[in-house]
Amino acid sequence: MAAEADARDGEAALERAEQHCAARGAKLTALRRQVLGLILDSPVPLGAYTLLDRLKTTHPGAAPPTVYRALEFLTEHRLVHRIERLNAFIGCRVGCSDACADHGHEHDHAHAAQFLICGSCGGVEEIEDAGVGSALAAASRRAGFRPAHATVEVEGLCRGCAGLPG
Amino acid sequence: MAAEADARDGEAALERAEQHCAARGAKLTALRRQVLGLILDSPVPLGAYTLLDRLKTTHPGAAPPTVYRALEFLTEHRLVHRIERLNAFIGCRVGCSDACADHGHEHDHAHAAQFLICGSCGGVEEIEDAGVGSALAAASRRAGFRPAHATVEVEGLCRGCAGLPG
DNA sequence: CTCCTCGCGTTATATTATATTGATCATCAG
DNA sequence: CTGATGATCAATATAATATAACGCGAGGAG
Ligand SMILES: [Zn+2]
Ligand SMILES: [Zn+2]
Ligand SMILES: [Zn+2]
Ligand SMILES: [Zn+2]
Repeated sequence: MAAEADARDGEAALERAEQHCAARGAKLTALRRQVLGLILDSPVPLGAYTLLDRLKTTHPGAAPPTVYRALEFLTEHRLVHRIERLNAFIGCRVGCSDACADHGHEHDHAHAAQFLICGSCGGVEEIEDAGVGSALAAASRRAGFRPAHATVEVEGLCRGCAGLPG
Repeated sequence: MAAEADARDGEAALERAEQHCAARGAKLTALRRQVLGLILDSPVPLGAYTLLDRLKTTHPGAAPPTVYRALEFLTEHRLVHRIERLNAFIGCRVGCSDACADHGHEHDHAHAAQFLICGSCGGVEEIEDAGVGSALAAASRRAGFRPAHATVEVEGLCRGCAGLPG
């Protein structure tokens, strides 16, 4: 399995998220924390309505705006990432919520991540490759383009699934 | 304006598309050609329903499946590209439909393109940067991932809009 | 001709996302 | 404490994007 989803990891990520939000003055409410927990618990990205269904089990009365508002907050604060190709969301395990908790400041660095989507098991791995980032910056500059943010999503086979073809 | 949409260019691209399809035994029907023409005529990516509205003016009775089926054909044959962040479609001006018409074979090379999306004018420029491609391949390999296809969409400001901020 | 495939029309439905309105709650100046 | 303020959230409705399902008719293979 490409994406890890064990409870220990999820709990640790939730703790980091709380610290991260506290340091920024952002309010990680119970609802937002619960949505983040649901996302972190999943080994694969979750769509908004899947998330809504799961939310409903402990939160009757949840409706689309409920989950979309939570997702807006979480993506703004880089605690989750939207995978455009899948219209789905994955918890961040590499970005600010780690790094900033470590050294305790709140710069808004670009956090230019890339996502490796396995077409077989559905797992998504987040990486942050400097070579890709600089190549994109160089290519943009050559084209006279001033980049602000990049979406990079690679489809293919993860290590496990490539080893077991089929 | 970043994306060119003059009629001459569109006509030439249509001609190349016909040759490209003929060489592959793919049928560029009147309907598909018309949809491709609509896309090529636009300086900005078009959504499926915008396309549907325009199609209806000359093709009453067109419905969502009409345009989605045409788009499926056109994207499969790399004559148009889907921009994931925009749920919209842009005509290809750099890929197989050019190159393959030139040297007349029908290999299915990856045609790994990148798209530069201007947040101001909405124009999208397609580039095919070898550095980005190799950086992505290297990063994937390092992660034990076997890449098949990459979605690379950069948001920012095109040359014209960066010069005229606001 | 008969069978078969493919493109397309047509209707209905599924999936994803947002608009709107008002209730609720925390916070804080006065 | 009290009232003003702004953010969060509930609840309902609607918009925007995409696909499923069924049938018909043209055109080629046998
Ligand atoms: Zn991240
Ligand atoms: Zn896999
Ligand atoms: Zn192209
Ligand atoms: Zn521009």
